[in-house]
Amino acid sequence: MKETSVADDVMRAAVELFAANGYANTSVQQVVEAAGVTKGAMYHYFQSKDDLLFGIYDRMLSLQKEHLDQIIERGGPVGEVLRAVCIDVIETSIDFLPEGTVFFRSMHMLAAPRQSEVTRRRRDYNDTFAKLIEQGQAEGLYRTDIPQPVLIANFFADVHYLSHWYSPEGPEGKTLLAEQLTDLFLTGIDAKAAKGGAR
Amino acid sequence: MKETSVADDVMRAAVELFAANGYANTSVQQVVEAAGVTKGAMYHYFQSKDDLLFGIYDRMLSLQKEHLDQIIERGGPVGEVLRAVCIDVIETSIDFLPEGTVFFRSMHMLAAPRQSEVTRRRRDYNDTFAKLIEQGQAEGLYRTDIPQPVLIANFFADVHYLSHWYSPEGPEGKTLLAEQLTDLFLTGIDAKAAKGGAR
DNA sequence: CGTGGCATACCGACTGGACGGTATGCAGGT
DNA sequence: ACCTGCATACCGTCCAGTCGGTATGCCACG
Repeated sequence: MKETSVADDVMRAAVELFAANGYANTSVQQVVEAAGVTKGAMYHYFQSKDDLLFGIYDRMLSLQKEHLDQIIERGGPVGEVLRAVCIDVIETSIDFLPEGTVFFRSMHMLAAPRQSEVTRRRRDYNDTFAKLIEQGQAEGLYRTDIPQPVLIANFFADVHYLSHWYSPEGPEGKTLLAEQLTDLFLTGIDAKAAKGGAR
Repeated sequence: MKETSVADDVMRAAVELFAANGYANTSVQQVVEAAGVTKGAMYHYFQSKDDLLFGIYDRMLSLQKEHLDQIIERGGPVGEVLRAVCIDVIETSIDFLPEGTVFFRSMHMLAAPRQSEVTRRRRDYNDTFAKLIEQGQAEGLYRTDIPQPVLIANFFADVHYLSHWYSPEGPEGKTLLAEQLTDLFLTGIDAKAAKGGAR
């Protein structure tokens, strides 16, 4: 049942190196050396360097989508579902911090068709998320004075940005942080928050 | 008073191409062709490809820092100063959307010493911003139940994320958007928002 | 049991081409 | 005569991907 440790080792090494030095600055040679295998072995399991990159994306996207579907299937009040989704995506993003770094930094290095597949799958996630917000708005939970795409961007911005500042060695625990960021987001979009503040 | 159109044209072309195809995927040859000059001309004004990249960063960082200083110097209640700063940084980020794309995507391609200079200047901005938040907290304006770095990250995440979703051709006007995002942020960090929401 | 046929897994030297950077040259202004 | 501003040809390096080859295991067949 072991996915031939070689392929696995290569992927692990690739994520680390890509995250640390960037995709373009990392040679296939470096990856295989770090993984303790040879170029021949690597090209036996992967078609190209591009393949390696896509593998990283594929794993992350599958995992997150899976989580999302599970949470929604579990059902419950929209407010709680949305909260659970937010917390989950932040937590998994923290678990996959290097992948996230690579993700946002190097997506444009992917060959065009794969790039659009990634985009498609991200849009999928986004749309499902949007439906939750919409439902919440219909129930009067969330404000409607700000366009939905802005509300959504406001959340994914946090997720995206994690890999730019969060350090697992820092003082913030991942669960607590997930709750705090979710709280900030939900407070911001709360219906009764509309149009307050100075000016 | 003209910064020798050549250097200017090159920079403009570079930003566009770097934003569209990435720094690593753009050859110096492509840049000079797009700019309508020759390689020799370019290397007459820039020391390296790296230099080109740093030029982009330098311009952006200088501009934003300048704005920040001006707004703070103007004085006024913390709440209004902070609001003005937020709106400004969002607006300038929209004005320099391609620069932003390049910025976050390719910072790691910079030579190490320059990378740390960029980091230093960003930290500078960050610290000044942090002081505003702190002052606001001292005045009881902003919540203190969430660590300051998280509050700050929550804002810069939005700024950062702009280049990933905002399109100037879209329905959102830049000024309005800046106000909406600022509003979402300020609502989230408002003192009387602490610990609300479902669950 | 052994032998031949075949597939999978892996090795590592090599190549072809791209690309950053440079060397050289030249025109025109002072 | 010399310097600035630029053009063009060229060089050295690096690197993704290839390719001929080997080792190992498996199955069939006599």
